[in-house]
Amino acid sequence: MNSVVLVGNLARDPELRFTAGSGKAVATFSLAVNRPFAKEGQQNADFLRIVVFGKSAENCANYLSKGSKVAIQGRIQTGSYETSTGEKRYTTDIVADRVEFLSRVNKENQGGFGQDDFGGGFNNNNNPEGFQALDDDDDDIPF
Amino acid sequence: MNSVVLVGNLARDPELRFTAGSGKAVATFSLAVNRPFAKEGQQNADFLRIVVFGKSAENCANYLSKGSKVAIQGRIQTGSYETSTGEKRYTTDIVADRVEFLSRVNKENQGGFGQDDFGGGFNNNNNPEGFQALDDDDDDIPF
Amino acid sequence: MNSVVLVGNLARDPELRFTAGSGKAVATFSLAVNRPFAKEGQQNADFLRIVVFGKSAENCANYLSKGSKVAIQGRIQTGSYETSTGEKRYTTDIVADRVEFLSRVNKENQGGFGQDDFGGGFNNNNNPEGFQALDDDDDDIPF
Amino acid sequence: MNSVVLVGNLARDPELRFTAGSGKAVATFSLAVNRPFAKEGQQNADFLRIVVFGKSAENCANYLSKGSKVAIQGRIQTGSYETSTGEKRYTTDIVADRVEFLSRVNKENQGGFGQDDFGGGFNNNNNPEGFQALDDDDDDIPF
DNA sequence: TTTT
DNA sequence: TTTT
Repeated sequence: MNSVVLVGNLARDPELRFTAGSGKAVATFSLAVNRPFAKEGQQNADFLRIVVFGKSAENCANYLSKGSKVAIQGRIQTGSYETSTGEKRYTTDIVADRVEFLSRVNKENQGGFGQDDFGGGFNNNNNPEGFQALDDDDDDIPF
Repeated sequence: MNSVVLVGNLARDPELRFTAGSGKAVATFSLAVNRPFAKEGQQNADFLRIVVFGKSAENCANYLSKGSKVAIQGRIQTGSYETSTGEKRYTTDIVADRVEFLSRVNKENQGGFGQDDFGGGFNNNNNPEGFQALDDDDDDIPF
Repeated sequence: MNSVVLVGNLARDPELRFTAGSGKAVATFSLAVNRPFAKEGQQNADFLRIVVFGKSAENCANYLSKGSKVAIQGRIQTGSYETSTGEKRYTTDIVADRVEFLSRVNKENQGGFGQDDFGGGFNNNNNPEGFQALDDDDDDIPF
Repeated sequence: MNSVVLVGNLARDPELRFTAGSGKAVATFSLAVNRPFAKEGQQNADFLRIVVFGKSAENCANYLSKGSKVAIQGRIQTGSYETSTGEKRYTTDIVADRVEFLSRVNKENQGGFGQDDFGGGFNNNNNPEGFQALDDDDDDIPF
């Protein structure tokens, strides 16, 4: 059993690539998960490397950017590799089975007024698969 | 082991009461958790009864209302009782250890323009204990 | 987001049925999840109705029985129905995405010496899909 | 929100130390979490560094050893440090809020016949706090 | 007896 | 209507 749930903000824009063999989409990004009880001067967030596959990866690349808030369900995956100088390094990633979008930053308008809450009318489905019904108007009301 | 994580919207305003013995605060509310893959005509959410204790209960009563979005970490608790006619009924509640506020609806202004997103910059601490740093300004940038 | 992880013991043997339309297997059972801090005289477990589909349902029916210990990953699902007298009743089930077998009770030998631990060495795969590699020898070393 | 649940086996005996300031107990160990769908020749487990504090840490040191099976509830914590040559390294630990014992290996008898399942009679509480009612007999029946 |  |  290996189950992880995180809610946090993208620390950087997602990167999208495709596997050599099957051409499957793979998105990676860094997620900042706030530590609610961090004291002044302490590290106040944990930074996790998130890996997403398939259609969900494409949705992440298309709709998320630095600052976007997401909820993630997945599992922890560890690995290792050797540096060019022959040293062993260990990695820890979160492989996401599900990414739920809680806000986004408009990619054309980042740092400006582009961030909207995913409000959505009744029946709104704000997750990557079957993604629709964005709040794309210009007001500041999230739904 | 009994661990639950939910992200959803309050289906009604929280109710606050205090235990007879110690006067400890207890908040209860119904949480609507959307089903991302619900088809047209199907039930599109699960409705869970959430129970919160102590300081966190008071924060829920003060800062949340119908429509607010929260993330909850806790455990499932089952129980039973007898009706006035002697029938046995079973209950299932979620006892929350942690409630993270993802949005709120301003209680004085509900149904209007009162809903703000909880900022969520890396430095922001948007949880009930030590609650602070709301994004209360008038712009539409969440951090 | 709706994620549940439970570790507990089957309170009764699983029941297996098949859906009317597609003939898909559905197993249901009651899981007793111990409350670690229950005081003398208090309820010391929560009892959840677990629903499993497909090949995993068949494995549950074949390898689990009353008393078996399992870890479950899934989601909470609520529903409602009307009694024959027209009263509305509410239900809460756990729909399992994954069932990991931590022990079983031999179905031919229940109540006797049939309970074996599921090994669990690093190479062992003790989950319903691709179920194999039981520790069926007569010693008491689990790997 | 940062919630992790793992079920796995200790890859090594726990190490116990005490904090410099308050003398609080801290246990650390490596947990092997099996990957149920690993193919022949692939890495078949993830190895996580677990950190436990307080009374629970002492129970881990006293009752667990290499091979013991546990369920863990906690959170992911990342950090960084500098090597003696000035390079930055990143760490990822699991800080455990709860450790549930699912089996142990007798510390005096490791590698032999010492591993018993935590069976326990009715009302048994097999978790670190208030730890009791071990199955210490010599037979191979877990309860 | 429901949210978005 | 319960497990260990």
